[in-house]
Amino acid sequence: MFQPKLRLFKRQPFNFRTLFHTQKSTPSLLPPPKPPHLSLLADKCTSMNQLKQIHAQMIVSDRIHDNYAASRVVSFCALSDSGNLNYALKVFDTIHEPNSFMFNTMIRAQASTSNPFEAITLYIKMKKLGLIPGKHTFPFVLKACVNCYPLNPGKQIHADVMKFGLELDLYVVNGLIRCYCVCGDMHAARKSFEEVPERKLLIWNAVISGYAQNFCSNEALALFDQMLGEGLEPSGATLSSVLSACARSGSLEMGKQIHVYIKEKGIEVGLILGTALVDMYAKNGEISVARSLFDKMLERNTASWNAMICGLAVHGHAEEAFQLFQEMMDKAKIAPNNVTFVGVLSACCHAGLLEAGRGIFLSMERVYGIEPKIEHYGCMVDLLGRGGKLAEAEELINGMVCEADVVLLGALLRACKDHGNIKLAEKVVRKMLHLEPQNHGVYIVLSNMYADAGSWADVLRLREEMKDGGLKKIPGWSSTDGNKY
DNA sequence: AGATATCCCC
Repeated sequence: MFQPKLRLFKRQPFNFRTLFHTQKSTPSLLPPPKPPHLSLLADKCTSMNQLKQIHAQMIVSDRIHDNYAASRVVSFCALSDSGNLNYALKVFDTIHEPNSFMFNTMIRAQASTSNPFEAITLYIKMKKLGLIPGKHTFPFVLKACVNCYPLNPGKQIHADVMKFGLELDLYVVNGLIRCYCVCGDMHAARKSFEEVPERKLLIWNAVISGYAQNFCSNEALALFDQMLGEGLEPSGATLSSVLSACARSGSLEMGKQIHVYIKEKGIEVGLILGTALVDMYAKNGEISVARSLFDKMLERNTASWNAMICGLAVHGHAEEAFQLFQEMMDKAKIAPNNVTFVGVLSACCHAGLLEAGRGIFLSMERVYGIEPKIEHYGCMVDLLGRGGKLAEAEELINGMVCEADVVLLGALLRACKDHGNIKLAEKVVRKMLHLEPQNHGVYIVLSNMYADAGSWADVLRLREEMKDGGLKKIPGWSSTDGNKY
């Protein structure tokens, strides 16, 4: 006997026409229209609900064993905005012999999730099955490597790229460069860059942004110059990176020229480019230009507000920085992040607002749920130090979960100098030299403090010890307790 | 079936 359920289903398939607004069927005399190809329908889905119906049809009609049909389902679930990665994974697991197209799709989808290592696992599985990774595999595997930071399997993948002869593919090289940039290996990044025979904009952008993000402003600017020399037109992405390099290196003239270029070329100043411009002007002293550009921005995110607030802070405009901070939360409804608090706290430092700073520091965690990082402690130490509250500053450092760094200790040392606290300074210098044995600057500070106090014997002793190459004889120092503070 | 950018303590 036949299967009644299936017959029923066949006689009355679910209504594709209402789903996809295809033409109404011509009445009676003509043969009934063929149902559209299921795999093609999978591409036209707009929701998981629709896709599940198609998937069901595929299972019922046995087409799910056709790799092409299955891959359409996997593609939709894995990549579409209205898809569902877990569903894709389930379907993928049922496929007996997935082809490289499916692996590429899954790797691409997994690369941008919170679990990018899964993409690399899939890549390894793919190779084990004897499938050949190609130019649609590596860009996504490398993207996964970038997102896996600080874990960095990029070098191994690079070896595979060479093995499969894809080291000249633009998108693959782009991935390699980005991999090396995130882990700060600009030497390797540069090498990959130099080996590309025909450098398209994409490649320039990757390496310029890499230099900018690794604080190598001069290299970024030099490459930008070289790029223009070769007749390439920079994009908004290029200019954002270059402006960031201008901001950090104090290249106001170059920044202004870029601004003019943007206007002349009619390049759209959106969120990111706008923020980069504001930051560039703010860091280069043109705070009012920065402010008027900021006010004209149509869209602003946390980074935009941060750039403006931090800019006001370093220029000593604490009141305006606070106002903006309030406006950001109350009117714009943009959530502050840890960088915002660096800005607000440094506004307190530059204006000497001890009480306000204390309150903001406490509110960070209690009200906004942002755990203070070393930068915030740094601001507080600076603020307390300037106010002469050295004991409180030391107590704050001792209570930190993270290790004190030289920047933070440097702020404390300067406070010791300002308030003539030699005992604490000796302690701090010891710690700093433990972190940075060749930091000669701290000897000078301590020596000057001894001199200010008239302790000439100590000045001479210190001088002798500097010649010996170590501060072993500073009071309280012994080589065995160097690890302790 | 491909990617890229902005904000952070002395």
